[in-house]
Amino acid sequence: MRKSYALELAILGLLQDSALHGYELRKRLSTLLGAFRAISFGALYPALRTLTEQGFITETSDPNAAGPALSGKRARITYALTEAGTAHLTAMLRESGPETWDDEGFGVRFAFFSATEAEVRRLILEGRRSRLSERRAALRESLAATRERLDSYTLELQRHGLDGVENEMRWVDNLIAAEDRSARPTG
Amino acid sequence: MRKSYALELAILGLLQDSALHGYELRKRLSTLLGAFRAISFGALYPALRTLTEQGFITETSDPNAAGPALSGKRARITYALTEAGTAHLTAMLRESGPETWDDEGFGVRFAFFSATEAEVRRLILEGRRSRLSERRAALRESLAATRERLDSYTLELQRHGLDGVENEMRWVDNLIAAEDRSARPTG
DNA sequence: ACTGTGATGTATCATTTTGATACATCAAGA
DNA sequence: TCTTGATGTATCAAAATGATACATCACAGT
Repeated sequence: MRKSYALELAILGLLQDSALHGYELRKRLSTLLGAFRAISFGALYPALRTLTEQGFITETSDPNAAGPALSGKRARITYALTEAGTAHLTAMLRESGPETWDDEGFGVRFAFFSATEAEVRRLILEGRRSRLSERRAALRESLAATRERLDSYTLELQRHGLDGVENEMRWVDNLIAAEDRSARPTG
Repeated sequence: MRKSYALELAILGLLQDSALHGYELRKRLSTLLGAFRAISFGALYPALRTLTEQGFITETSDPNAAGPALSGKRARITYALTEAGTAHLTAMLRESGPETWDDEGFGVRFAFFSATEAEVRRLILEGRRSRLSERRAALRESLAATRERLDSYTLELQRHGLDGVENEMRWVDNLIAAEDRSARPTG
């Protein structure tokens, strides 16, 4: 399946803290990473259905759920992690493949770093760094190759893109250094 | 139609410089902005077909095109701007609505700033700035609200997101200042 | 008291995009 | 020779978007 790794992980990770209904889940999903780019319901609800079918979460129609928003008329559907779901989440948090450091998945993966072992954290951060390094190299080459062929605005756009990647790399480097310090504080 | 504004503009803009075939178009599309996230052929070819149907570009099957890559066996399809396409592109470059400063469209729009009037450039940059400002406000509020509820990694992720937006705003501010200087150099 | 706007809440659907794949040619290196 | 990788066009199932529909509630303005 090509179904979004990030979305699945994010749902399971958020539900680990507390059971939630779709609307609230979407709000938290949006802020989980950078607070923009809300996921659509057309992606969320099918994902929830799939996870339910897989037995990782349960749907509970809850007519008088917590919160004063609904006083009992309309049912909210609350989603909660099952034991199988917890196990699956734990398994996901032990992985460190490309899907954990690519653009799509890294942010969500990082958000759940507290529940990730230090060794795996390290692998993911190194993978992320390497991915960014590739990108930086491609951008530099592209900039060097087109420096005199392109107009100044296009050039400025590429230069800005390179800046962004370099900034991101510094951030990751600092995170790696911080992991090192906390791993061996006597160092 | 909800068809991608950015893709349409990027194709027309790239074809204004020179006629290109699909593969080359995709490569330039990828580097046009930040050099990553290549568009898929499944989006490119339908877009080219639509533009052809609208009369904005022409398809020319070119059995022995320039370049040593193909020596005559397999036909490459070269796409070129028509007069109607040039007119349409010119019209697009005069617009300054939300689609020109949203994430999706801003990068491509900026890449063609040389072919955009100073007044329109100004409007787009201001729009972009305002969009980023909204985002910054949302992120700050989110950070303030969750500062003590969230774990440190999630918090760090949000802080980093805010950094990125602030960095982007500084960049836009500098661009606006540069536009001001070039508009009235005696100031 | 009325009225509109916007948040909350679940849900579907046409259209678009992705990511994979298929096919074919050519260059370069093992 | 054989395999890998770039060039090149093209399609397709699966997935995501953006719009929309429906319904309740709070709140502000008039």
